[in-house]
This record gives sequence, structure tokens and C-alpha cells, in this order.
Amino acid sequence: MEVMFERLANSTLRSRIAEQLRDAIVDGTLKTGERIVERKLAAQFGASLAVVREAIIQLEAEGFITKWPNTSTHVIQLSFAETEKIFAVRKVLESFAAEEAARRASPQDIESLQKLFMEIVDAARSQDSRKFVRKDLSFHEKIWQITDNEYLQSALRRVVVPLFAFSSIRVASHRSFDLLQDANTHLPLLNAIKSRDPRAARDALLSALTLWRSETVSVAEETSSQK
Amino acid sequence: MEVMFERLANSTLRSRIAEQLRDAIVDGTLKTGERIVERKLAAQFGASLAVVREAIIQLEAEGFITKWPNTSTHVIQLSFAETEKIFAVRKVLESFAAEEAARRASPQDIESLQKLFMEIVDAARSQDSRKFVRKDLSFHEKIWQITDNEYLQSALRRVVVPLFAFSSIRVASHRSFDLLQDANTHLPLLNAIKSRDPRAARDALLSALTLWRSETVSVAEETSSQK
DNA sequence: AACTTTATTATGATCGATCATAGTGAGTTA
DNA sequence: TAACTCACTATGATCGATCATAATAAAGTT
Repeated sequence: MEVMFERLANSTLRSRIAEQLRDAIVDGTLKTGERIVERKLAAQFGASLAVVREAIIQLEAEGFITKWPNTSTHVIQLSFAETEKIFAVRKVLESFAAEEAARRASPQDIESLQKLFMEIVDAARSQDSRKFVRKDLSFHEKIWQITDNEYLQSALRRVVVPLFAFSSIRVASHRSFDLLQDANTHLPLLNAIKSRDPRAARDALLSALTLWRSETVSVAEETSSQK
Repeated sequence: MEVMFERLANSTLRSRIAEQLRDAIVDGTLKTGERIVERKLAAQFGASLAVVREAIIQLEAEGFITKWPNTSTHVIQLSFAETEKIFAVRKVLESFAAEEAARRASPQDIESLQKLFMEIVDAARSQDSRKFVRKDLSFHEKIWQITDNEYLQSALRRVVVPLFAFSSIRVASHRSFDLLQDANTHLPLLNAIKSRDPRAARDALLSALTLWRSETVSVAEETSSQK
């Protein structure tokens, strides 16, 4: 008899450390611009400096961390201008992803998108901002995944995910009313994908992006002033 | 008196090792799919295992190297399907970059693009395939750089540069006739940017891409058969 | 002979220690 | 007081050694 087992957790120590750090940055546990001290992290993880450094180097290449050689290491800090540039790229990439997703989504895909959407709404209702940001990101990542194009996914991850580090700041400072409203900005996109309409998906994504952009940019302006 | 000095070369050992490896992969010195043994590299570079590993991890995140945890490390090997996916993303990203470059190119930018184009032609004439590939890539990178959008640049690097590892295979196996012809496929794009016509730049890029795609894909088909 | 089990080895993963740099602050000189 | 020099310290960069895994070869079992 063939029993099904869950895939084992990320094998190497490095990848697990990288994952934890990435999550912490995305959900705001590690704040934008915050200094990272390799030795401290190593002590916290109970791991050697070497693995932690390897994880950090990986995250640097993924765009979450900035290293100043021989000086210091920080969580990325996006300026206003940088945020604008990211959104310019995001527009191009994610609208393509939305189109593709609308073309290729299977019933299961749509089901799990639907589920993720409801989890976003739940998180909004319960004012759990960390969960909100994580589910929000999961929703987007699911769309990227539906495209079945790993390169599109990885480019989007590289470019878009760091933005969520800002989201978590914004989101944490708002009231539940705003969260719910924000959650609902995902609905038109979800519906367009449901009805497998690439054009509509593209349009829905683009108009939602305009909204998200202005929200994010305003946070970037505030935080960048603290140098 | 104030003397001008050149910026010193890449500071850290790791970054220099990463750079050398990247170049070697791009110009075909390290072949597609080839196994990489960390210890051997460390010995060759006269450096410790740790730094070499750090460089490798960085290059993995950049898409040049694949690590099989606890098993082995290889230069990327793109399958036919993967190449197709990359070109789908490249189309979206690089056409945007071409547009932007046409909008923003300064006279100096255009001059150095022109220069790079001539260097491509030179390399083609002298049948120096390594140089050809490197200059070809430099030409594209220059365009990306003109966009003044680091995120667009890094996404393009991540997605497109690994393709050049294939180019070097293709290019090395052809006769000079083809190299020259290939060099000239860049001309319409150059001209469109020169005349600052975003629309034309986009079109030129897209039609050249169709060509490059079919060339690259054919190599991917050959090499992927070797497992 | 075919198949399983057990050394052996190659090599990736991790560690603890050391080196090197850049920022800090005490001391020194003008 | 200001500016410069020089330890000192924090911490990133690098190293050499060891651990752990997976592929391979050898030995054993049926």
C-alpha cells in the first residue's frame, strides 16, 4: 500500500534560515532599513556565522537585504524613487502574469485563489496585519504560479515581494476598515481570472495596481525621510 | 591638486570570484550543464571553500547555477521548454526596456551604444566568439542601463543573461558569415533608439527577438537531449 | 548470477577561530 | 576649542577543519 507523505521541510539549514528571514522581512518583523548583525542572528538561530552569511547573501541577491561591504548589513530600504521604479516594472510583469493566469487557471487553481482571497478578508476582519500581508502575498504568488512560468515567477518575486515589506508598515498602522477595503481590491482580478478573461484580468490588475501604488508610495515617502 | 583615480576593482574576494564565474558561464568557458566542484574551484582560485560557496550561492540566486542540495552543483542547463518560457518573459521586459531607452537615451548613451555595436561587428569579423557574446551582452545591458531603472535591469539580468550561455554554444559552432548576420540584427534597434522613437524601438526589439528565439531554441533542443 | 548489505570515497554543509576594516572615543597637540 | 592621531571595539570577511550525505565499490548472501 502506498501512503502519501508530506514533503519534508526545506532541507538545508541555510535554506531554512533564509526562509525565516524572508518571512520576517515580508511581514514586518524585521523592519525596513533595520540593521542586521550576522553574529547576533547566528546566536539567535543557534547556527554558525557561515550559514547565516550564506542565507544573507542569498537574500541580498533576492533583493531583500543590502550589504555594505566591510561595513554593515540592512533590510532593504526603498526610497520614493525606487518604489516608483518597481511599480513601473511590476505593471509590465504582473499584467502579463494576470493575463496568463486567466488563460491557464484550472478549476483547482481558481478554488485555491478563491480560498486565499477569503483568508485575506478574514485576516482583515480580525485585524491581523501580519497575516493580512502574508495572505495578500500568497494570493499574488498563486497567480504567478498559475502562469506555469518559473522565470516570470522569479522575476516577480525579485521585484514585487520587497514591496510587501512596506505593505506591512502601512497595514500595521491602519484600522480594520482600511484593511477590508484593501482586501476587496483583489476581487475584480479574482473574478476576471474565474471567468478566464485575460483582457479583463489585465485591466483589473492594472487598475488595482494604481491604487496599491499610491498607498505604497505614500509610505515610502514617510519612511525614507528617516534616512 | 586633485588627481582623479579609477575606482578600485570589486572589493570583496567573494564578489570577484562571483564575477569571474559569471563571466566564464556567459562566455562559454564553463559549459552549460557542466558540474562544478566547490573544492576544485577553491583550489584554483587559491581561496577558501567558504568564499567560493558564497559566490556560488549568489550565482544560484542570480540564475546561473543550480545546486542539488547535498549532492552536486552545476552550471544551468536550460531545456527547450524553459527557453521558451524565458523568451516569453524577455519579450515583455525587454520591449519595455527598449521603449524606455528610446525615451531617455542621452547623446553619450547613444554614442556608447554605437560603439558597442561596432565592437560586436568587429568580434564577428574576427570570429572571436567569446568576445562576440560578451559584446552582444554588453550592448543589451547598456540598453537596460539607459532605462535608469535598476529593478528592470536586475530582472532582465536574472532572466536574459543565462540565455547567453547558450548563445556562446551556438556562436562557437557557426561560421563568421552567421556571426556578421547576427551582429546586424541589432541595427534596427540601435537606429530606433538613436531617433528616439519608443514605438520603433519596441518593434525592432520584438522582431529581432523572434529571430534570436528561434536560434537559441534550436540549440536548447540539441543540448537538452544529452540529459 | 542477481540482489542486498556493508565499507569507501567524493563532496557538499556546517562549524569555530582568525583576519581585516571601519567606526568610536580617549588622548594629544596646536 | 578644534583638529588630528591613535588605540580599541564591533563586526563583516575569510579561513581550515570537521560533519553528513550520496554515489560508488566491495563484499557477502541467496
